[in-house]
Amino acid sequence: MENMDEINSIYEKVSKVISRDEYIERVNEKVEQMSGLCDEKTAAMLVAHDLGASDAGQNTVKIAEITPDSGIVNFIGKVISVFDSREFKRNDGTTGKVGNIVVGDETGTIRLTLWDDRAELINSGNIEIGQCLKISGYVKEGYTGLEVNIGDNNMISESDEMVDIKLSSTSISDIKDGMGDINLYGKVLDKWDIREFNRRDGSKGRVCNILIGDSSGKIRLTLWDEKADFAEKIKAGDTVEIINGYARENNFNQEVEIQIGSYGLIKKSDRNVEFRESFTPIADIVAGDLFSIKGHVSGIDEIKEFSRQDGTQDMVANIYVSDETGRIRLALWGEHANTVNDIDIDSRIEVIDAYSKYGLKDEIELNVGNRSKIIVM
DNA sequence: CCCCCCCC
Repeated sequence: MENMDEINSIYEKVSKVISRDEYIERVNEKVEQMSGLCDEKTAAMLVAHDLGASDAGQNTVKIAEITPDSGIVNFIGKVISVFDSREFKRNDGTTGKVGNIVVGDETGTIRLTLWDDRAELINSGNIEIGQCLKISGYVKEGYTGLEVNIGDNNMISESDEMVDIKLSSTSISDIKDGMGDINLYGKVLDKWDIREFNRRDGSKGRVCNILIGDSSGKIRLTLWDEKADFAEKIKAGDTVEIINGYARENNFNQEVEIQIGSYGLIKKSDRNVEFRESFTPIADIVAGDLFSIKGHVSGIDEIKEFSRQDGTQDMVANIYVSDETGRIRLALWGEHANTVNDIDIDSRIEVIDAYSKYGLKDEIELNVGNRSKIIVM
């Protein structure tokens, strides 16, 4: 080829998205298509243009400005996380490939969905965390928020221009059902065992819950499938960083929780997060919610074993706790019943996240179950 | 997409 230096410098703009051989092949095809009306250099520029190269850098937006109606957007983003790509079958029988990465700039983060050859970039290790990318793609509303789709006609390539990431940070108390793109630091307050379950399609899933708090409140995290394993790496008191979580009401008690699925990221952090438990005066407790109280033990019953209608056995012990505002009965279920062996009348006690409801004689009582915690001082 | 709120 003539003008090799020029063609090489044009190729540099798209070298991250196409191999050199394939590029030269496309340039030659373009020359043929144009029946000699354009030279190789022009063809090289046209091919680069088709790949989106000339669009990047023009009309560049910041991530926070991207809306569902943005159409094609050009922006620069720094890679925050890379997820494995996977193959799927199209209706026409061909095999497609799709993969996701999350990028951020100083205004926010967004998920990219890479298709086919672009998804292959993920597998071949061409995309690394911390790298800055020039991106041109089509905006769509996804399950967890906006996503930018990048197919063969769009572009993704290494950027000379760098951007800093300043993750927007959500306060736990501001989290509402349906929110996506949730980034925050939280202190681990409690965690539960990983559970296996069967999906409707017959496959097995795994799920784990972690309770986290920040200075504004606390919320339950739900980690799905391979993300559930993360729970083994952390303990109460650790700080976790969440990137790209999304909030959903769970469908058994309508509490909003943060879900971390295959598009989200959770990792340990060195950051210090303030959390203070908020205790409710016993007199202020109403039925139908979770409460934390602190006070002194003012009554202790014996442990009772019982059988449920379904044949399962369990145990329960009732105790009473008083503070300066009132006195309330607590039912300690399961393992919590053994707490009666560790307390005496007047023991100082804190009970975290007990469920209030009307019990014996229509009086409000607190149920201390496997989501609750008892601290004997 | 998964899970309690049960006893007397």
